Amino acid sequence: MEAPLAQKIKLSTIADALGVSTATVSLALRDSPLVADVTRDRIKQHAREIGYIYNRRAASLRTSRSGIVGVVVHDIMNPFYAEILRSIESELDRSGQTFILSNHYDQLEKQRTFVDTLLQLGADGVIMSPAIGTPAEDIIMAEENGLPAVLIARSVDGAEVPVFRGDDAYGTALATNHLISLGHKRIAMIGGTDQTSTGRDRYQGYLNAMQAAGLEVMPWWRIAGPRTKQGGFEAAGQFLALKDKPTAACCWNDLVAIGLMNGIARAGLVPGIDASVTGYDDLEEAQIATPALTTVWNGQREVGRRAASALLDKLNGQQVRPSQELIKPELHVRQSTGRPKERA
Amino acid sequence: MEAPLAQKIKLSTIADALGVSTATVSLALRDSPLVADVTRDRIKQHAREIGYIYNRRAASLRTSRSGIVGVVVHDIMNPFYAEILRSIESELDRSGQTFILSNHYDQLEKQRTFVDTLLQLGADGVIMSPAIGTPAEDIIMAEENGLPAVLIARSVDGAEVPVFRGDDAYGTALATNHLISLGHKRIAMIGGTDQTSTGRDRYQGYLNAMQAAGLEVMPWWRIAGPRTKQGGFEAAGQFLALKDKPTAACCWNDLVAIGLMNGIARAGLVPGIDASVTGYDDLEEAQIATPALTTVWNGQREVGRRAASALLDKLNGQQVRPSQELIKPELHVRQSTGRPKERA
DNA sequence: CATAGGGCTTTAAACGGTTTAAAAGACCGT
DNA sequence: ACGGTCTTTTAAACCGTTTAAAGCCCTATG
Repeated sequence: MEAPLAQKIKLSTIADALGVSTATVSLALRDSPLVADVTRDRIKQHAREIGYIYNRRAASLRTSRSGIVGVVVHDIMNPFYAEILRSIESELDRSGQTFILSNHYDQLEKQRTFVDTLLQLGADGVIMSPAIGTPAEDIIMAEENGLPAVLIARSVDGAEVPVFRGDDAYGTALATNHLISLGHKRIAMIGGTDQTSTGRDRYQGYLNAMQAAGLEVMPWWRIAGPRTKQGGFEAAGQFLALKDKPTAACCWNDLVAIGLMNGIARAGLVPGIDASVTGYDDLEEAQIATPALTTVWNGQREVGRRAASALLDKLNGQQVRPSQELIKPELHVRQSTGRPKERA
Repeated sequence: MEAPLAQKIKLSTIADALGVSTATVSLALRDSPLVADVTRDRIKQHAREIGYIYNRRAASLRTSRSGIVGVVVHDIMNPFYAEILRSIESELDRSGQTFILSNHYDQLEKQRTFVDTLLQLGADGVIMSPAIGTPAEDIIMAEENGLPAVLIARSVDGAEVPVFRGDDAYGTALATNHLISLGHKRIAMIGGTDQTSTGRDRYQGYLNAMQAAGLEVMPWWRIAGPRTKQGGFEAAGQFLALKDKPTAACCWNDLVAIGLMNGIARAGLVPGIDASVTGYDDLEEAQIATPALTTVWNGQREVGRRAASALLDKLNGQQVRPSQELIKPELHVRQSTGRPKERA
């Protein structure tokens, strides 16, 4: 039962049926003013009737514009990126670009493979949150091969491309200052890694705030590593057993904060009362966590929107200067933070 | 400072440099046994040295194989789909297919636009969790135009394609029976919609279990609609105010269940003690929720893996019969369920 | 009456690969 | 010198569009 497989319909199918040339059909379908109104209408109608499907590969072979944009992030399952992706999607959608997504899970190799695929497909550009350890050459190479890039969330030293991200140092300082103003003096910093610019910036913001308030910081107050809910949950035991018993935790992100709160609750303590917790990102979930999470809004949608629109500008040949756009975060105070309470 | 833009490197660049024909180069790069070993090595080495980039659009124009697979789901931000996507990704990766992702947010129009894009790109196949209201013709049309499809999570009546999903009726029956065996007699069903096969199946499973146990079911015990954490959170008030005060809630999925538990906690009650709650999906998060969530494991990874591999089989011309593969769910009992406790 | 110009259409050459029949070489034996 | 058999290589067609450039038909103009 082989499918009868009607002959593939192409421009020439229409051209032959209507007794015109393929050039006319091509022009007509793209609403060129070169073709007469009546001809255009006839062609478009016929095309619709017989179910013509535009062949983008053929077209892009000729025009070297594929209408494809690649997006690589650490992990699309992470709600932080998911929100960015959503705004990138809506921005690209409106200009008719298709986007291809990939996780690199911070593996340079995966990222390279993906960029290579984009090059092969003739993608028009790429938006990336670079994997840990991405060398500037990787990005330069992409650009040289006609794949303009825009970075989000993390920057790469030496790569002359636009970067959109939040002002992380300022953001953690906001959270830390909030805790300090409530009376906390011993504050732990949980999660994140020094291997990314974001990680370094956030830690620095915390240190700055502590120092500015004249508070001492013990190195063991930093529990580096966790970046997920699971990670935060597991860090709870360690946090509660910390020497000097910090009364508050400034967390790497909302996921870690929520996980930590779950872990604290599991230990029989009440987050927000027995220990204060701050997050970072202000995911939707922060509002419905119990207690609602005090956190730093990071402007994800803004990051995504601006990154996408900068890339589109680049595609349209506009000169986009390689600026570092820092989006100003805001503190959103909720119930997970309160006055310090000493534990036994 | 226009880029000097080195001449694009193509097959003929290599051919000219080495004094052979493009045919030889093409064959050599693809390891054809037709070309002599020494020739092949020379060609491959030279290609690597000058940084040749394979042009997939050109190739696929001739071969009509693009190496692209489309995936459409309701929402990639939903962790349920995210887990499926991850396993699809790893399965496709290993066979060198690139995948393009899209959300349809249950809007038929978005889904159609995406399928159309896939057709234009000459995608090799599509894996979809069809939007509510998808008519069989949409899928038949895609297949007729050379875009083989495989469905996940939801089925479409009349579409002769493989479907991979969990046995939803059986799964909710498991959860409901568990609650019944704990002594609950008034059980609410929260979230989901009758507009999808999944929604109908899960509700049916709940009804079956109640009936089999000889328990009466009040229509107002069903709070249809919610499908997210936010939705579950908002449904808490309604649930707690329900006539007859059900002592347990069988939720549409883990997100709704966790949201509901947060809402219950916010109302000053303790989930798992004052009211029992079951979820569905067994997301990672179910384990760290407070209290840990009793839920039904739905085999997401299995669904993704099998769907991807069925599609690959189809691409390779194997006859894949349009079976409905039901994956058997399992009940995972944790702390969110317990003996019933009457509320004031 | 030639000619110019405007409006619309066609011709033909790309774009960068793959495919396959046929040509060219290499090697052997007579 | 010649044929026969293998192994390599090549020429040319093809995939479905786009786009300069050229062509055609009419009407307006000097």
